[in-house]
Amino acid sequence: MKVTIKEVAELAGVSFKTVSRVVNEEDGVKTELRERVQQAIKKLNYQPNITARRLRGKSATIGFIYNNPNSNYVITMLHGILATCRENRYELVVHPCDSKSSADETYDEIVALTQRSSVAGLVLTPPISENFEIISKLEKAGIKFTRIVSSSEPPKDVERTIYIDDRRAAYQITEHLINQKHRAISFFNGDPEHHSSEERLDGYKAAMRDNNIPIESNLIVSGEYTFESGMQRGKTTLDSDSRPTAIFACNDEIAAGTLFAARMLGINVPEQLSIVGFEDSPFSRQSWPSLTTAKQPNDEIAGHATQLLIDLLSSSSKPGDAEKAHNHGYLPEMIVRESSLPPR
Amino acid sequence: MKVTIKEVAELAGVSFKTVSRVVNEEDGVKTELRERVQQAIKKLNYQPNITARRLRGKSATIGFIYNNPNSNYVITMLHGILATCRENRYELVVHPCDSKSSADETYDEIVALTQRSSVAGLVLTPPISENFEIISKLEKAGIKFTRIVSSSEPPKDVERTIYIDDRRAAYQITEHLINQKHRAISFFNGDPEHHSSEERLDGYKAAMRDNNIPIESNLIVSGEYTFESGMQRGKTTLDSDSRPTAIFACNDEIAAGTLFAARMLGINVPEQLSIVGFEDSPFSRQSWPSLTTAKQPNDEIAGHATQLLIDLLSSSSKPGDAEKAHNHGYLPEMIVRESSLPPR
DNA sequence: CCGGATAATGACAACGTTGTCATTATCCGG
DNA sequence: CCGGATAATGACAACGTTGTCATTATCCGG
Repeated sequence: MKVTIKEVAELAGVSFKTVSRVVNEEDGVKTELRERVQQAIKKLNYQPNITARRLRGKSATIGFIYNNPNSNYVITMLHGILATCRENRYELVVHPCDSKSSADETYDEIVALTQRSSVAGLVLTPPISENFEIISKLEKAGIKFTRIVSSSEPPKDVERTIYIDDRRAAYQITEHLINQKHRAISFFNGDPEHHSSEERLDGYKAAMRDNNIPIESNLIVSGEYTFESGMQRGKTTLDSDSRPTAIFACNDEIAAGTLFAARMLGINVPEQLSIVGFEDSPFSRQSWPSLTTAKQPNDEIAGHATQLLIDLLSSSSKPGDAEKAHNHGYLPEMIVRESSLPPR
Repeated sequence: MKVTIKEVAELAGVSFKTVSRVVNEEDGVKTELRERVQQAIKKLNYQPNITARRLRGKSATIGFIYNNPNSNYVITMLHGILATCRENRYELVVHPCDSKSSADETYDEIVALTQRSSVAGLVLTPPISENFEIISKLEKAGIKFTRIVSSSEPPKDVERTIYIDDRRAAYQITEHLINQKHRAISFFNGDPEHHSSEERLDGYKAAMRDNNIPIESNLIVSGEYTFESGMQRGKTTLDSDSRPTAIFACNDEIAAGTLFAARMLGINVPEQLSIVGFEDSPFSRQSWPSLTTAKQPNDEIAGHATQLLIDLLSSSSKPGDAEKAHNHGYLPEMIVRESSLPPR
């Protein structure tokens, strides 16, 4: 049923160790034998058994831990990770954590996973990746990981961190609204435990400041990264004579909720109100009007984080090969669509 | 670092085989020894090594194969599967296939995966689960699986199949439109390789027939399960004096595209046109107007399919324990929202 | 063409577990 | 109390691979 290295060896007329050498691309195998083995591999459709390798200590399994309820975000990340795993012949174990869990609980869950499944390393995404308590405990426990975070500058552990410059992208989006002559621009924030909330808010503030626009305290409205939270804030913020002319929603979900609220109140978007989001989710493309937003290449970012982890894992066996970390920063790209227009 | 069975054996003063017996709850171990071993296990915090077990053929790993680009669908399924895996202490390997691949290519990929990762069984979702060629080849190859399909009645292999009665749900949705006095109801179909397309179409046709409404041939428009396909069909279908008063979109993505097209043409939904979808995706709740649709409890369905697989895998070792298969059918539930109103 | 060096190949143990069979301990009837 | 039956325990092989070391083939300088 299952083709093993020994059957390949027999067909090729060599010892199974030689087959192992060919499979692992070790050198010191004569061209003739190598070719014979490769043919046998092809003919029998041989696939190395990952389990046996794992038992020998060659764990090629990484874990993807997340506690983010945004399914579009997660699946895009997942696909980027899986693609890189496949290229490198790594296996992936997926583990969603409850977003309501405490840092301690989440940490324990992660440790249990790594032990049970002999996971060699982890890819961490926000907000877990930005939780200092969890990160430092993992570090102390000697668990390898790379992480994706929101940061406008390289973090201290940049060699294992991909950082996304939400701040600058948010600055650009805010400036786009300001250039359209908006002045009363409200900011609907995301979950406080996501670093991106703070970064995007900072970008918004900086753009307002640089353009000498005072920020009334009631313009900044805190909440969560959800449709419901956007809708609620939209209802209260927009149901007022002194309502803003534009709303910068911290992500597309919030923007969707805000848009919904505007419609409930009979406010036309974008004629009477501009709304911008962040994420380039499918909704932002499919809604009416389509949303001005910032595009994060999440699959690419996740793939990069995965590759980084794999490099890190293999360089720990043969050191000196560590990555330069020059290019771990990403800048989300503003995409102007139909939901933002100059105020009338 | 990692505690093995031998260390437990040494501490307990028994052979490692006895520890194995205790761990696996085999009988024929004296109470006294058993207790000593259990104490040693506790003291050392011993965890059986999944990899070694897997190598011995005790695979507790199942595979989730899909080639469906709908991320909301996939992640909901994934969560249902993962939850059941965790309850049963199974591991999950996730494998997305290219939706453009041929049946042969997909089959080869699946076989490669099962060999590489020593997967004990698979959970298959549409359209792979409905591809007769793939299914029968897997069967022939002795690969265990359960599948989720669209079918209005129990399929032949019901003992390993969860079936969703899309037909009946589509009948109900169509009837809802008919009860609202719609007569010119157009049907925007999904991908032909998804059985659900045909089933939902059949439900639509049956409802029309039972209400003595003739189906003009141009009312049924084929296409794909995508936003773009919905938008294109919307543009051509709606840009006509004799346009329908309602459109039954085969899923929410198509409905979203159709809604977009209607807006481009200045047609008000639901006042001038009713649009209904299928799936209860987040979009259907968040769009304006929100979409009348049919809710499929995909996480529950996926969890059920997973449990079924696990039962199947364990009953194959001790037979006679097979499941009765009485309750493998699901009926999507119609949810009436704002996008459907009687025509003016 | 010989012999030492090096390159190529192979034999075997090991990873941590479970299955098979052998060995030892215990039981029980006469 | 003996001996055969059965229960309890253990020794060892095996899963499919990689690492270590030994063996064999090839090369190359004199």
